[in-house]
Amino acid sequence: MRVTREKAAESRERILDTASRLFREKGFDGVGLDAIMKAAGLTHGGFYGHFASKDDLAAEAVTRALEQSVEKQSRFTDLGDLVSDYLSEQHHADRSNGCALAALGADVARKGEGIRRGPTTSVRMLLDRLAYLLRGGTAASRRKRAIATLSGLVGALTLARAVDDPALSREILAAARDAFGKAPPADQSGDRRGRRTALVRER
Amino acid sequence: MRVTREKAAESRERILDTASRLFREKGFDGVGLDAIMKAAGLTHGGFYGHFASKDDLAAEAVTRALEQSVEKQSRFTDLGDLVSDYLSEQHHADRSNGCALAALGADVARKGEGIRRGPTTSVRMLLDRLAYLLRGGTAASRRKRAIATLSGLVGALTLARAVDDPALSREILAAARDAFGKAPPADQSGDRRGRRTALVRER
DNA sequence: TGTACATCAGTGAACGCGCGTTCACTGATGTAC
DNA sequence: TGTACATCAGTGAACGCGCGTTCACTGATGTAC
Repeated sequence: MRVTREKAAESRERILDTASRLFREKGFDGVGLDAIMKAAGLTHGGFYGHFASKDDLAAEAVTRALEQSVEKQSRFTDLGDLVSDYLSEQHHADRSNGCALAALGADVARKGEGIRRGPTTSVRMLLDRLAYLLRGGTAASRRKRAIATLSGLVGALTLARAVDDPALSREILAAARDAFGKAPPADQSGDRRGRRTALVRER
Repeated sequence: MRVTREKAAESRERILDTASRLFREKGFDGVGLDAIMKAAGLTHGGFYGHFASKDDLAAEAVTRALEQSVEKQSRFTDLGDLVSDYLSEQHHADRSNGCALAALGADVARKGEGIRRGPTTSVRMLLDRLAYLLRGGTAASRRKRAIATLSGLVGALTLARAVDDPALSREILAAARDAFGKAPPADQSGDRRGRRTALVRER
């Protein structure tokens, strides 16, 4: 039975959001279209009215997930807050609503072509945001430190999740929070503030 | 037709090595047992003579891949060499023979239980090795810097592979090489050597 | 505004294919004598 | 050392299931008059 154009648009959004969460939780090959459609409250025959293929959905879903990440990270005005949030126990435990780079980065790398478009844009925007928060030094220096920081965040979360021992996971998250969460001094003279010396600093 | 016990053991090794490469290239769900067995020069019916299930193979194959990584990293006597190698264009391009943490870390996180045993052990050994190469400072400091470094390596490779633009990939690898490849000074006084100031340093 | 028809979002069943797993079989290897 | 039998690594076909995709159909929505 036909529904309102508005309802149809809502269905599409619901499919996208559901897929974005399920893909992050189980990987692209770990969920079927029937599970996604059922979770979105629809029957799975209707899928192709909204998307051209599962790959198409995958591309749109990662893009969506990453746009939300960019938006979220852009609300932080302090590097330490951003890092603490990214490397929190909650983010560690909740893949479904977490960073798609950590959850699906390797999956994206495997699928060639179109699926990397969204991630590429989002990585650029995340780097811009981090460079903004990493005050001090030249633009080139901030850019480099932004890359090191984003790498550290994604890597630490990946490691913490891949590991069996909760204590080791916590240690990884804590050490990475410490290493990447401090705004580094932009000069060559070491630490002059009362706070602990930054771990990542100007070259 | 029955073969020598020795040949049978070789078959098992070949299946394991083949699987270890194919899984890293295509993910656990991206290759079938028939493809693995065919690539190992056998028919796929014989699989269950060697392994209990595909999950069992997956666990052994990641463990195998990571043991080889640990062995390789342990041959480096210089942090910069290790980092340059890990973040090389070649490693970026060759998932099949590369680090299983970057290629399969997220996949491992999805599968619960037994599959994380191997990765856990290997992460511990890699951290020990990195802590050894990160000379200076207390043991606790070296440990923390080792965690930050391993996170940075895995994350940078993941990002470089997830991104569409070759120039951005190269930039990520280069920046991370610069950030994580320098042995940091262990004291609080900044750089005293002729080389560039380290990006990762003592807290 | 009301009516008649065309459109099309969603349904539910079906399709074909690939995959993990099982199994009867083969014939060379291993072993007991 | 040689023979006879048991073992078992590997073969090839089959199984059942789930998945991506297709399709005829339904009936409410949208539109033309």
